[in-house]
Amino acid sequence: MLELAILGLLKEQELHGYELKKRLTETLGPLSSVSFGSLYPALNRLEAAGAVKAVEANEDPTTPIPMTGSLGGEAAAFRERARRAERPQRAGRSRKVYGITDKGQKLFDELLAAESSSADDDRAFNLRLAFARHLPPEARLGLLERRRAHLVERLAKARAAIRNRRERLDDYSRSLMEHGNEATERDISWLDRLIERERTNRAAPDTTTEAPSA
Amino acid sequence: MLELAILGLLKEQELHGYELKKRLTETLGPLSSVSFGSLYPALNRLEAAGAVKAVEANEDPTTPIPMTGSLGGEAAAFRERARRAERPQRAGRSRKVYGITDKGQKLFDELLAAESSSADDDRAFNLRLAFARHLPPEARLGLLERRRAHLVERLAKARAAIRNRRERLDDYSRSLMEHGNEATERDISWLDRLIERERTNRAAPDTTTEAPSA
DNA sequence: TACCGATATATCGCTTCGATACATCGGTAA
DNA sequence: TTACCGATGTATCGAAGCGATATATCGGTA
Repeated sequence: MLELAILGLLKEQELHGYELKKRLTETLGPLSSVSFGSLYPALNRLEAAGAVKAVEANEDPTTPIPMTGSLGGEAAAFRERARRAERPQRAGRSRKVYGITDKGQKLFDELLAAESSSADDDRAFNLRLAFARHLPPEARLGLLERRRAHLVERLAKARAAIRNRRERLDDYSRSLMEHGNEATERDISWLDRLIERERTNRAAPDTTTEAPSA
Repeated sequence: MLELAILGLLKEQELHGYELKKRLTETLGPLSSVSFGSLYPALNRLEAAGAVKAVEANEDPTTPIPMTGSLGGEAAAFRERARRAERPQRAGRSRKVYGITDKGQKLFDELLAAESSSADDDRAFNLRLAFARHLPPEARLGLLERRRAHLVERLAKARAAIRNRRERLDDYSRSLMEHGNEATERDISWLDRLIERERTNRAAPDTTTEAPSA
């Protein structure tokens, strides 16, 4: 779950933990937000698995400086001093910038393509949709359709639960349920639009979706 | 979190674990669903704390049989055999029915009234709203208003994050964000209606809230 | 000079989750 | 009749996530 998110962001550019967390909450929304207590252990797991590796620290993530030479040597210390003297405008502790490896790329594809619990788990679905552009069109369509089927079933169950309930429920619970069901209905309509768009694009591919992002 | 939900349901009637899980997913929605791996340890914690206690097993939770005599004696075994002979229609392993104690009632009130993380955590808010009828009117209004303020801030941050982003984002991520923001807007409108209703009821209490909806 | 707040990495304890094991009954079909 | 399946039910395990907290470094400011 978290691994997929990290790898997906590192695929686009090298990042350090703190920035990674910011992007996660921005990209995936405030729901499915991640704490440092999850993020740093996850980064360590990924590093131990060889999926990511630490590159040299640099303060401008948009123009990453590729790592030359070994880590932690006197040369690195020198560059660090030079960097601080050159651009002293950044405050705080030194960063640990991570980049994705070939192994990580493979792992990302596997995690993204895994069908298990991508329709029933809300966060897992949102995450996969956010990286859906890395998925082949058929898999994309399958993801959307499985999600739609799951939401339809969820809605049916929720309505059945209300009908089968003999005791009356109070105003607050009822309002909560009705609001939830309306949200699910809107989710389904939204998925319908996405599925429709997907089918149209599949009929006439390579016009918008796959435009090179530089 | 989970403790509050368990106590809230046990306040209404005595229940066993399996049924408790069903009610949780029904009442709180499929989100904030609970696994057995959380539920049973939570029940054990509550029992150890003296907030709930196991009562004698019975198969009809709507007309609970009060516990007489000690647990696990030969008399209990006899009654168990008699029960099975009398109403053998229920399948499955023997149940462990829990009831709330006075200490549990107090704990429930404390947990429900706790303001910390009831506005920023979605599940915590939903849970508290589901039991809002046990809250004094001012606390109820405060809960709704704090939640509204939080959602407004969340929406503002999400929009700011989109504006401040220099690289354009792909169709799927954009659709995900827009859909999420629309959902937040609707949540705010929904809260506005709840707040409005709350103020009306406070001006003229006890006319609609407590009327049987039958 | 001393403190505050932002940036940044890291860990601890606790809670939660998903998977699994185990147990008991009714129903069904070989 | 017996053998299996599925629903009901309690329980635990390992992994992962969370909130709180510790630690460190810098710029700004009182």
